Amino acid sequence: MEDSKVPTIDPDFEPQSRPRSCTWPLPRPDISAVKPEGADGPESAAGTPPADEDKHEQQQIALEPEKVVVSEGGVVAGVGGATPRKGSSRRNAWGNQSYADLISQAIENSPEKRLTLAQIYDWMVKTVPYFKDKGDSNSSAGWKNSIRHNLSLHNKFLRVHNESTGKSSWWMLNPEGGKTGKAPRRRAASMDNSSKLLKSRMRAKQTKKAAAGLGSAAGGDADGGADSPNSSQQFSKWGVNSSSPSSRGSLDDPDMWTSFRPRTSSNASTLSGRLSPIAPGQEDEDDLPEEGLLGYPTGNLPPTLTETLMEELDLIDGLTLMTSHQGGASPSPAPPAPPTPLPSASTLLPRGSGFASFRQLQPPGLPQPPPSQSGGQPSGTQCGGNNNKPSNYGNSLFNPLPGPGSQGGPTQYAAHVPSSLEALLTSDSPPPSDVMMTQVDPLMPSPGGAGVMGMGVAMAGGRPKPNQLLMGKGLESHALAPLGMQSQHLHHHLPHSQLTLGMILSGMPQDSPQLSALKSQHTQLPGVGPHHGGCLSANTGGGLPGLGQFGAPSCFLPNQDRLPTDLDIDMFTENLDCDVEYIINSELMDGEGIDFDFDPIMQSGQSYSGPSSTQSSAHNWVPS
DNA sequence: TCCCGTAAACAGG
DNA sequence: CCTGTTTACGGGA
Repeated sequence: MEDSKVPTIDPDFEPQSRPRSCTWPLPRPDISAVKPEGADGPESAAGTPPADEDKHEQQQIALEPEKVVVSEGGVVAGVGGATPRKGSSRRNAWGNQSYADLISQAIENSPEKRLTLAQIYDWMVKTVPYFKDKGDSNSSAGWKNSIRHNLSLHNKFLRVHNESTGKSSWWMLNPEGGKTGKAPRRRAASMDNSSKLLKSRMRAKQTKKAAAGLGSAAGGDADGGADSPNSSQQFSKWGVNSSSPSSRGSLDDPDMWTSFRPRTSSNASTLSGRLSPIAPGQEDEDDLPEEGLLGYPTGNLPPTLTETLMEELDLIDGLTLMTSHQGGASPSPAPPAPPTPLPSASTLLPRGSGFASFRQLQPPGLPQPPPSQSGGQPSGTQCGGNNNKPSNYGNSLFNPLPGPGSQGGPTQYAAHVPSSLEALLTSDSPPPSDVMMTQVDPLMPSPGGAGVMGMGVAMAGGRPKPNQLLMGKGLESHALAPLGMQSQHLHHHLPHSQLTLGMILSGMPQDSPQLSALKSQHTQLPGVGPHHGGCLSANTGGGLPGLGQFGAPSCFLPNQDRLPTDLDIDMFTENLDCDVEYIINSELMDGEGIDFDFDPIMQSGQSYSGPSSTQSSAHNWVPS
């Protein structure tokens, strides 16, 4: 990592002397006055540095042509475009670049395209003259805080859980999401008005956590919503590991949240879950009519829900975008690899903005950072991710479904799965094991909570192709298959459906009345309750053969199949179907058998080695 | 207003 | 103590 690349920053700028902690800006003396003139003088800023910087950025950016551009925002990668700085004096002590830009560069320059916080610091110190001095402990305070702040704040940065020992998370650039400048609307950084609500929400949760930790409403939803909140939670969990299955906990898993969720889309995960069909074309902007898309009646939703939806929407947007991209754009992206394309990196890639949430997954395998896990795929391969970067991600997922199409509409739905997949992919799994997302979810806590969702996918060693990747190449048939089958047949067999649905539902938007109904039933289902538990365990426990993606593994698998039902599920079903199909297809495509092990994280612990059987259990999923 | 940088409170590890 | 997240504030454009 050493700075292989050039710092884009200007070398010119020297470290200005500043008060220790102050990073750059002087305490208060006028910044402007000081800065500009700084030793460097405007010139430097204007002249050199900028130029260089731009180049770099651009180059990088170039890598991802479409993507970047694509984003609606326009701002291109945050970097290049972002730095609008005109040319005159530098804005900051170190130059015109913003922290976000610097961070982006740092990440881009890294071989893997991901860095830990500490590495970012290092990069700064090494690369940016201004920070050279400060690298050390003392001085570092302020600017490091700012770095962290920026990482957390911007959508453009994705945090990927780093399995290596104690290391901190990897930070990557969000291919699509990035654009800081103007992100679509996300509340990312600034929160202003609208965001207030969200915040409120957030806070509420937090507060709760803090306070009691009750899960009660978890989402705050409690309120009326019946379920609204759940969804989000679910995913969150899945993201990482397992989290507690326990019912109450649904909310609780703060960890999960943190981990996987991209700041912006807090709930995004939810989307993925259900994501429905977003029509490819559609992207609404901010507000999508979800209803239309999903088909759910939004109207019913309480305000809270609404918000949730919004968030979800955001995610969706992301998805949508991705999808679009696929379609349209990115044929094949970049062929070559990026400068330092590490395979793994790509693997890791976070995916689209929306997916950010997923990204967390993390690969089990990565030992350390730069890993070159590569193993398998050529750069290109990864690329799927790589190359395209973002787009691909999406693509892979989405496109794929070639034939199967069984149902017409699936495509759209595809999104669902994909998301999951992505997540998986993202994680980049390492070799042997596979990643998976398991989600367990507590959904429905109170009730009987039966709903659980777990998605697990296992990636076989390397993923062959991007597309496959998505699926994780080796999805387990077990899980998937069953599901898939079911799903496909759902119509026919609704039975499981319910469960399935439940599970899914959890991911899905809950509010629809229909859902409610389902839930109800689902709740009632005898089996369910237990299952739920069981399932969870399973998931977490790992190993289970059964569990599959949806967490419901065993449960539904074999058993029940009969439920009468005429639930309204159809609607859902469709969605489900899609997903399932998707999955199935994918699986099928992949063909591989597999076991899944889930473990999202297994890591060191037990090996995931072969047997899913035990191994998983080893984990402790259940935290508590 | 929006974006950015900075400080800081907090929560987990 | 480090990492992350989130608020809040102030300044510049």
